[in-house]
Amino acid sequence: MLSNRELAQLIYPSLPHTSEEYEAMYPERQLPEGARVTRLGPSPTGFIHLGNLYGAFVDERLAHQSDGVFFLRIEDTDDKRFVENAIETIITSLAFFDIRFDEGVTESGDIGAYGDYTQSHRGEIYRTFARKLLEDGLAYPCFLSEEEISAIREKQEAEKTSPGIYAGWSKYRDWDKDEALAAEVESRIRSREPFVIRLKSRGVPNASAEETARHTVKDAIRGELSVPDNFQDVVIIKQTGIPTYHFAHVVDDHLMRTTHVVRGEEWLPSLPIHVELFEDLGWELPVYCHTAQLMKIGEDGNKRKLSKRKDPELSLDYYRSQGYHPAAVREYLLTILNSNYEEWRAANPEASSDEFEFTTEKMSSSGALFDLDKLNDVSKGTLLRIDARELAGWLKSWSEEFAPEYSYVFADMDHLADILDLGRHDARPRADLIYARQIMDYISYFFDESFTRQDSYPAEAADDSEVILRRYLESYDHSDDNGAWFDKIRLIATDLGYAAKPKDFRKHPEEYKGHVGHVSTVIRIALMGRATSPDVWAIQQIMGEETVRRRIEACL
RNA sequence: GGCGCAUUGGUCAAGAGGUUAAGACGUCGCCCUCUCACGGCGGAAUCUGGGGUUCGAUUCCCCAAUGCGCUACCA
Repeated sequence: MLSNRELAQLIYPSLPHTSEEYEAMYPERQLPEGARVTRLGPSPTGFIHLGNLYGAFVDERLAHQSDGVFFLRIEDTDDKRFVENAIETIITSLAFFDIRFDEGVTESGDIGAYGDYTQSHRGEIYRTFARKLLEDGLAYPCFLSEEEISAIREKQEAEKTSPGIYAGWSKYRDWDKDEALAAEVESRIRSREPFVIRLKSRGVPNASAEETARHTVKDAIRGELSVPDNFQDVVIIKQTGIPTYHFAHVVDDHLMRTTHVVRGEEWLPSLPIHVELFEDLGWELPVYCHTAQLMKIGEDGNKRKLSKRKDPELSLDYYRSQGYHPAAVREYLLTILNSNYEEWRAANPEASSDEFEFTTEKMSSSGALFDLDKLNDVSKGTLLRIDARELAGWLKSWSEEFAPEYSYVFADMDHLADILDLGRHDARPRADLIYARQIMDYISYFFDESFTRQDSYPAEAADDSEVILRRYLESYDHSDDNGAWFDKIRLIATDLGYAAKPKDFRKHPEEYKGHVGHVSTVIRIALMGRATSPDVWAIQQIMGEETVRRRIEACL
């Protein structure tokens, strides 16, 4: 009968390195005390959503806040899922939101000494460690067919016991206890029949709660986790020779010297497997950070739902095409990531978000519902902090990529910057810019190309509109200052029987036709086509006298 | 079905065995001598339920309910 060592040799006769050699090739990193090494491991499905960004922020902050390393590893162990150009999409989408990697896969090859950073290129490494497990008798080849496995499952369901392949149900697990089986295994390997490598779990199947051994695992978000012993003989190397996630995670994060593994809470149930694998290989466990999932309200009723791949507003591209500024999305994510961020921001309105000390302890362990109102509010404040000229440039590049129909807006960039800056430097700055598409609509009246009359005159002053506009035009002096300008409006109002102050009108409505607000609204509509806008005088200064006169005349 | 995680207003949430249970968004009202925005003031609105432990529990324990997840040779 074959020994474990001979079996391992038979399965993997020619691997270029030993596990010890790999250990030496990827030594512990020389980093300052407390530096954290994190990684993002997307699978190249070509779809990134807010949830991915959310996790990526945690990785990025943890690493860069501690002078550590943040790297990108492509987890493409599922050949069925590969989507063309997905890697490029991942990199550019994340870069757009200012997620920068220090190491790993880039568009022009790998960077860093701990590669290769693409799992599908690491086959030999995984097999080497699988071989080590085989040698140690901690793994075994399994020839169970799909049909056999489903037959086992059915039987387990009938017996109401845990489904899966594990001691008592796994024929090949104890191949070395049976002469005939050992011979079968040997000959099937020699004849190159397909098989998988399974972990030979040391856990006790279906032990009672009291009998189940438990491990304490550190989770930086959830505190100490009590993890039960694993007993499932999970597949670690698939028929194709490619590892499953479980095995790749353990091998890679050890060899790449990851200190903090940030991943979604959906991984919590498989933590026992990873704990056993780390133990089997004699490696130290990383610190886990299991993040809560971002959720949204489902259209069916108002129940909570997972951030499904199909929800367009959860896709990163949605925010880019709507024209949300990356800094705003970042700011929003930070507010839901760390409960004390808003407080910090209030105290440090001008500081860069990088100065905020992000901590995993302040992260919530229950899933947050995505809140568009909140994003919009955060965005208003964020845009206020961005210089108008810079904002104009950013809008231009947004338009070029997503909305070329607005090209006329960018004909005069100085003019655009003036428009965007309207009221932003007052003692109480206006905050009405939210995202590019909204801004395009918001400033549309400045451009003849997009100027439309959407509101009608207020009932109180509709009959007098022509008189009002005629008198306005006659008395208009473009060089008036704000005070002189408004005095003229007041004069028109009182001459025509309107109250100079809205309060007076409210107190004695029977004495007036309306108040000065109604009069100014007539002018506002003639000039802007809408009843609400920032200060008319300030707008006129930006519009220029010619446009002002032309628009008023058009209403006479 | 089994297992895991979660559960403070509509949303994000702070919080401690004894609090008037913060704050933000949203919403409603008022004010800010033109609208809107900004800002200010104020209002409505929360500890999932049931058992324990305790002088006292929203806070600790148990059970239940609900939500989400895992239960693949997907990640």
